[in-house]
Amino acid sequence: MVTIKAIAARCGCSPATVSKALNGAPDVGRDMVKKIRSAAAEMGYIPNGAARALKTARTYNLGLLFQEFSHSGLAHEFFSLMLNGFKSRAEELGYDISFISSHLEGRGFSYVEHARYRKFDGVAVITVNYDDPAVRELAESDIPTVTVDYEFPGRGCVMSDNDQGVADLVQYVHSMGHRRIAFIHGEQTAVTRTRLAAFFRTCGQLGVPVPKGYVIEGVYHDPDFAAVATERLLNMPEPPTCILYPDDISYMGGLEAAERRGLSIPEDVSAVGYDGIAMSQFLRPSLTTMRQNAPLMGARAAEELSRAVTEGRAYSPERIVIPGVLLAGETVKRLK
Amino acid sequence: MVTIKAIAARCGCSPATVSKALNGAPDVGRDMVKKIRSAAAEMGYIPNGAARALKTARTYNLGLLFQEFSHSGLAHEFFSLMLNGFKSRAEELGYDISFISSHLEGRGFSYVEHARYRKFDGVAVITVNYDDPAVRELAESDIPTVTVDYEFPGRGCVMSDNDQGVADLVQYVHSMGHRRIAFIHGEQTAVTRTRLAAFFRTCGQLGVPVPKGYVIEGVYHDPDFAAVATERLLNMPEPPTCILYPDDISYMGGLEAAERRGLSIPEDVSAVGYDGIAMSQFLRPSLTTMRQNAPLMGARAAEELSRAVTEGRAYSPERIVIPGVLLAGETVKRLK
DNA sequence: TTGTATGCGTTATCAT
DNA sequence: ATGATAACGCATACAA
Repeated sequence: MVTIKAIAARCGCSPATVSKALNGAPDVGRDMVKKIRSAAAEMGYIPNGAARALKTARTYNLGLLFQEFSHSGLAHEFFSLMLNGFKSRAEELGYDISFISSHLEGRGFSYVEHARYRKFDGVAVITVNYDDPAVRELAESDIPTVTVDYEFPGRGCVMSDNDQGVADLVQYVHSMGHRRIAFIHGEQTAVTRTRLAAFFRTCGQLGVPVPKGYVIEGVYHDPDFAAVATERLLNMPEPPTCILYPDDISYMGGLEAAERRGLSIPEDVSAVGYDGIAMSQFLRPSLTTMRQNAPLMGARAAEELSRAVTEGRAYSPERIVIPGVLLAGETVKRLK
Repeated sequence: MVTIKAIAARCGCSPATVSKALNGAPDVGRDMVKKIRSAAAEMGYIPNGAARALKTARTYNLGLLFQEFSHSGLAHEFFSLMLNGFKSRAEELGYDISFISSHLEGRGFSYVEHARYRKFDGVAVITVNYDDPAVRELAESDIPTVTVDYEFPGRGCVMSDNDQGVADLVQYVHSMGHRRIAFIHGEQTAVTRTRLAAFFRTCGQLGVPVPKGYVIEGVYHDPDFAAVATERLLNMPEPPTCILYPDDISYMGGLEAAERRGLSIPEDVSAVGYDGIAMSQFLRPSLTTMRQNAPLMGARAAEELSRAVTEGRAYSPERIVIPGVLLAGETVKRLK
């Protein structure tokens, strides 16, 4: 392996000078720099990240806690796209990204311990499971942290505008003439609570009553559960005319349930998804849904984290809200 | 930050002894070990990965070159699932995983350079673009490497059984009575070549002629292109009765094209996808396709790479083939 | 402008 | 069983 010392020997100077020359220090002679640079290139010198990290306490490496919690092996497009956005932007900004896990070299490690072991410059958390104590511990440590779709006091975060998203959907459905709107929502998370509040608030504002049984707690990304919930709704004496699903995948379960009982969407019952996955627009009828801007969310998270890292003590956290866009498909029927 | 030295001071012994005790060396006294261990725990000691890497030349960190090349911002479920599988298994095996990119700390870096800089124990390549010289350079370096869906001489790899996959599909379509089978395939890659060969071979074995114009080179994951290609096929004087698409997403474009001209699948024309993404089974008609076992592919890649790393010079590369499974949906009509 | 010296935190070798 | 010492590769404060 070619080291700084080897270059020094070759150039007849000291390692210190080589280091400076390679790092663009101002106090090295013009031609010495040239000589060193070309020697380094010729010899195929690659700096040693570990050595540098040890010395400088900077790694240019960001930790990413990424948990999909995908039921039944489904990949979650929303998370994949966020990952992509985060990765691309972080790389542009000069950072590497490594996954944070809870085991390393055999021993068990908490997330923070892992992050410390690797000396990540900062950490991004992209998950749903912010109640996990290990996650909280990480976010509340002294390591620069950015979260997605959850807010920790004093930390930067990127939020999908779930409030506006649900409000928009409800308003749209209302504008299409619906007055009996049901809401199947995901398990209790911060996102879910936001969406629920928006649902009740908007219904209230529009004077739309929410009968008992119209709001059902389900599970994200679980078509089977959605099917069951849909059954339950359609069995009611006064069934809804429109059902909001927790996500586009869940909608598929609802669709199946409706078809099983000979009902068609949107003729007999209307439906709305959430996420706006690519497939939603290829479906027939195409799905009315809220497209979350996942790639942008990931990218902004990278930027915010970079800011947290470089600004250090002077960093003041921002709460970045990314709006979604309503995709008006064909699954909501216009009622007379 | 609490170091090994601090523990030594607290325990009244030397750093060397602490290191040994913590690493389970046999030559440390029973109670000394206990004393050190508990002190370390109490003080919240976390080893410094950089220091350790510097000393031992082992990082327990795997590099992952992961390129989706997703057109139009589509997430590619196949790749996402592979990533998941790789990540989970690698973590179980005690490794961290970091993405390999081409820029770090501002400067440009080739993939190998990046890998050397980070001193990855090994490297996995999950991409389509094996013609990229930078990718080749990485795979041909002295760093333990495993590739997916591409084989480098002397290196381990995990292959989806594209040959059998296409053969199975053609045979199935044939068994359903089809004799005019068209094949829209993706851009020229190793995978594509394998699939093409399997297509021609199987058609030959079955005595199914492949008229000029029935095989069209397209683009993976591009519904628009698939639509155009479908048009072209359906405009032929003797159009095919069944069309094989390069993937499930492309099928959606074909479906649209067919519908636009008033044809329905499978009544007027049959169709087959590839990948077996989750959505394919929710579609109506449900898609006949070849499910690739992406999670397993990723997991096996991690295992093979781990083997390459730990066995060192004694490692003999394996070529692991993962079969797919035919999902017989409703898009292939039985011909009289 | 260049070089010397020191230390980052750890492990490994060799004495004791 | 324990410790002193050196070294991994690099960057920096300071001396020359």
